Amino acid sequence: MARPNLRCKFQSGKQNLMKQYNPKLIEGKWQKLWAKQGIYAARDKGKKKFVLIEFPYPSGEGLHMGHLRPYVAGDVYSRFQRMKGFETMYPMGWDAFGLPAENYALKKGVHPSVSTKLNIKNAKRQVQSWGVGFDWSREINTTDPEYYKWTQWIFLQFYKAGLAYEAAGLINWCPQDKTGLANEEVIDGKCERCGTVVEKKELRQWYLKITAYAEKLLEGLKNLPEWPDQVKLQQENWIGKSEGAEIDFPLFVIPAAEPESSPPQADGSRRPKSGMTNFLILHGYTGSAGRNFIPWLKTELEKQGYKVQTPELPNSDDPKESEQVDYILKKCSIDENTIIVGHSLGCIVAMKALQKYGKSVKGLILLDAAVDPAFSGATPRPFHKNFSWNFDYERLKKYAPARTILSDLKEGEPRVGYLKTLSKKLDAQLITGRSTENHFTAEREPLVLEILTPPSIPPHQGEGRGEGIKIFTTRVDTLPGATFIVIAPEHPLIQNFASRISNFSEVSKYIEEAKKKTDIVRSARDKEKTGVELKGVKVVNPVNGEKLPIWVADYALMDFGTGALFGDAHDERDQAFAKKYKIPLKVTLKPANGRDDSKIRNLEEVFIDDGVLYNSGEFDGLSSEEARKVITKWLVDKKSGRATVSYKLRDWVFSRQRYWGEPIPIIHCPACGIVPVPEKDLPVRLPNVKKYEPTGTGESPLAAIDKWVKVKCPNCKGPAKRETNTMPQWAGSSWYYLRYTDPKNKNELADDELMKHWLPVDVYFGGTEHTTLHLLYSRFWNLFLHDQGIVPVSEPYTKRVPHGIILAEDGEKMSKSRGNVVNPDEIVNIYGADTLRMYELFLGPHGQTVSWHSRGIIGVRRFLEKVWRLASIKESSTSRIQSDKLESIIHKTIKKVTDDIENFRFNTAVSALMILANEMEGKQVSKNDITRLLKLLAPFAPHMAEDLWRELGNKVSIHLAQWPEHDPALAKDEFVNVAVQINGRVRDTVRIAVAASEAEARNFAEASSQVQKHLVGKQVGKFIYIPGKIINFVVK
RNA sequence: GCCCGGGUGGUGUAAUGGUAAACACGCUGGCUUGAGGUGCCAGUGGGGGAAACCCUGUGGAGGUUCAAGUCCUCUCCCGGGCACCA
Repeated sequence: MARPNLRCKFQSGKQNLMKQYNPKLIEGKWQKLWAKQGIYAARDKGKKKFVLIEFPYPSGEGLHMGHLRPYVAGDVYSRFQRMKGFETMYPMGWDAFGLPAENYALKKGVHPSVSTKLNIKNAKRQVQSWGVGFDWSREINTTDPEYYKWTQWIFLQFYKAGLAYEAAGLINWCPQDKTGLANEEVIDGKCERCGTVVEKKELRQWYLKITAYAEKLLEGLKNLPEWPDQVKLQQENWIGKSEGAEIDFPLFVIPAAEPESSPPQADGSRRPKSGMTNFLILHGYTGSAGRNFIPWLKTELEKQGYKVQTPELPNSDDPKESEQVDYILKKCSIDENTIIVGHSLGCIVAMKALQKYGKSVKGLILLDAAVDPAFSGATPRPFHKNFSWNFDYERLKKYAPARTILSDLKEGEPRVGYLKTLSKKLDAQLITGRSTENHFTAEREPLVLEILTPPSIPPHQGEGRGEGIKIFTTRVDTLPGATFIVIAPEHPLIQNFASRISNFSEVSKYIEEAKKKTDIVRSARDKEKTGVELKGVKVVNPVNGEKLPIWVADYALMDFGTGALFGDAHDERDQAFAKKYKIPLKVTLKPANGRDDSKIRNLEEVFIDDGVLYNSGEFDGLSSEEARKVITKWLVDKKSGRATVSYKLRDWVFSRQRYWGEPIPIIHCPACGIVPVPEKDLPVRLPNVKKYEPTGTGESPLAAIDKWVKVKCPNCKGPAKRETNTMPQWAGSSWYYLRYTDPKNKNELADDELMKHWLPVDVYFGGTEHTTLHLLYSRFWNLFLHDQGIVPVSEPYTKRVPHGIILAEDGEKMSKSRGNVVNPDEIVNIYGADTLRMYELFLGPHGQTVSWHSRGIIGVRRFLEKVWRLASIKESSTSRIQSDKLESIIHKTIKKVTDDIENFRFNTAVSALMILANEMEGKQVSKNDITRLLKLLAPFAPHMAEDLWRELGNKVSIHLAQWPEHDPALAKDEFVNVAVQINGRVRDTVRIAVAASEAEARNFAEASSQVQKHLVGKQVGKFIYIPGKIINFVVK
């Protein structure tokens, strides 16, 4: 059979027989027609497929290769499913709120609403030029008030369910973007967006209580068999569940009257001695030692064995500074263990007295100090003229290492303000609490007692007052080996027990230093551990009654568990810490397999694995695994602990101090507190303003827009203020897939029936970088909305298909600064969209990171030109000499391409098409052959397939045609080349029937001279024959 | 440190335990052409050989098997995630 001479045909002068392949002439044409006919608009009926890609934020740089990859993959997949007969929805939208859009607008000096519009227009032009068949009738935009109305509505549902709350806290703050960030947005201690090192900032913030869904988010992963394990694992690690126990370590305050070293008195009483803490309590203006809480407090303190002085100060109705100070210094005994407590004006007296005393005392506690008349808003009182408010704060700090100020919230503004100022000047701990009566004037003031005397627990197992330090551990089996306790610098115990900590000033200093360190410094791996022991307090190990020292060290994190841990020999960090500070260690585990444990016993090696307990009293001999169960049960029985679960997941910091985001629909009313915006008033529109730069103060730029901020309280109609923080970038994208099912609904976020029809999303293409951000957030929202009965499915995405990133030619990330960005628009311009699409798929497996190589793209272009030529040869199409081989290859290719698309192996699907084209080349091919080739090609090169398809006379788009079926019988070969091995080495191949029997196969194989050569003089021991695969002689 | 991936020609990569390198880029030679390009044919892991053919070869070392890129053990390197998480 002669090959058709292409050149002759081309030169024969027949028109249109061989028009050149020119993508520019066909791609735009078909794109317009598809759009006009709306062939990708999904109808809400029939067998459905919901194919989703992560919608982009429309950046000023336009879309890049990183966008193209998932879009094309999703496009191939959805075109394929459509041809398979599924009503396929492949929608698109714009995630246009957020930092990147706002930063771009700021840089260009254009309002974000304007730049966003322009960027969307450009991005839309791009994806259309790539021939991606999105259903534009469902286009959505998160910045459209009709859209974000429902984002705000969902927020209100969270609020109503108690899952959105406002709190002040130390949060991650990006000084570059001038906004707070969620934990998920901090990568390696840096801002996910701009790479700036994140700081900590104390801010009032809105949070979404994602931690309430930690367990559900974890459990839900089990119902996602079609998600890659890697993605599930990463979410699992992020949620970070650890199962263990929470153990109560009762506090043991070393009794002041009874230092550990000295024996009790013969009569059993606790006689005051020097060296113990004592209190000097000073009443205030018009007060008396016999009034208010003072007698009660004195009795309570004395019950606990403290010496208490409550002098009756002279002339309390008309007090004079020097008279009262001199009285105290003359009549009262003060030493280095005295804690001076003042109430109201007594505070001023206390400070003046201490200043004059001029030696160290143990501490200074001020209860609602009298306000400096010079302080703005203070009302002049009669005593003011007799006192001066000039203090030597440095002197006071020096003489009173522990300083605490108690303020009463019921007090008016000036007093609270003054106490804040005073606490700063004194560098004192400020505790705000409510007394039972105003200004600590009740008969009993338990709060005051608590501050003065942290509860002292008798050192008996589990018989304490249930207070103490709670410690979380996953290794209860090492509890008998605990020799010390470590608490985080932020642990409340330190401040609560300040008066009982004899080295409090040293401790405070350490805490101050820890605060200054950034998270990066604090968690640096090889950093040497530091810490300070809290002297004067100990805890009791509930399992053996041992008294353990408490250390404060910044390797304990307030964020995890309970902010406290016990230290033992079977943990590398604990052991390192203990060795540094010469804290004794006790080895209580040995390897179960009986290996030499002398190195472990001598602390030359840290044994952290499970083992067998010894040195552990009644638990000796248990395996670690058994011990965890037994000891936990023991703790539960003794009410000293409980099995608990701890998660690494933190609540989602949900406010941003930026302009370009959804306003949080909340109103702050001075009378009613937090009031949600009534649903009928949604959306709360983002005001259109000229100035929207971030302020950097922790306030949103919206706060400056008086007109917008000032509103009537929906509750009491009084004056109120709007919440001025906006939502994070991830808000709109947390539910967008729901909106696609019913994008124009005015009454609800989406119609129930439509959601039931389309959900869940069948296939979700996206990047791995969103695994613990968008993907986790949207699962959370969906689970919540499902629990609320709003969304019919619990998990939104049946299948997740991650893609690898596309690197530049140099193997680096594409970036403007490196100048290695490959612009898809340029490639389309040179090679056409079909070539770009196929080459991008051909570069490598979809899930793998690949480097762009401009060199190779010509191969795909050549392939397409080959198809173009094949399809253009028309006269050979009428009569074809039946070629069984070609027919078989076509069926094999149909099977291969179908399987590959279903399994997202696009690269091998492309090569299968190339093989088919190579086979067809030079053979006579029929119209039917070409038709099948074009159908297989259609998802990959939609423009060319369409053009050639129409050339064949078809009136309806190829993308609505039916996907070809393969005949399994024809897709299999009857005869195959089978390798003949001798001792596993290939010596020849024979062409035999797949159905050949073992005897036939052996005959064929032995007939080969090559085989005979290697069999000469050998004994054939075994003969292996796997039909269609292999023949192997095992010889000696 | 812990948990995942992954190491195959000059390059991108392909191989249900069954002929390693399909498909493509690049390279070499040839045909076509006035020329260039396109297109087509042949070759292209390494070593030996005129050739037939032989040896060797999937990061490294062992092992299982008639047969290992593929399964198992150890180890090295690269990429990703988590990370003082108790």
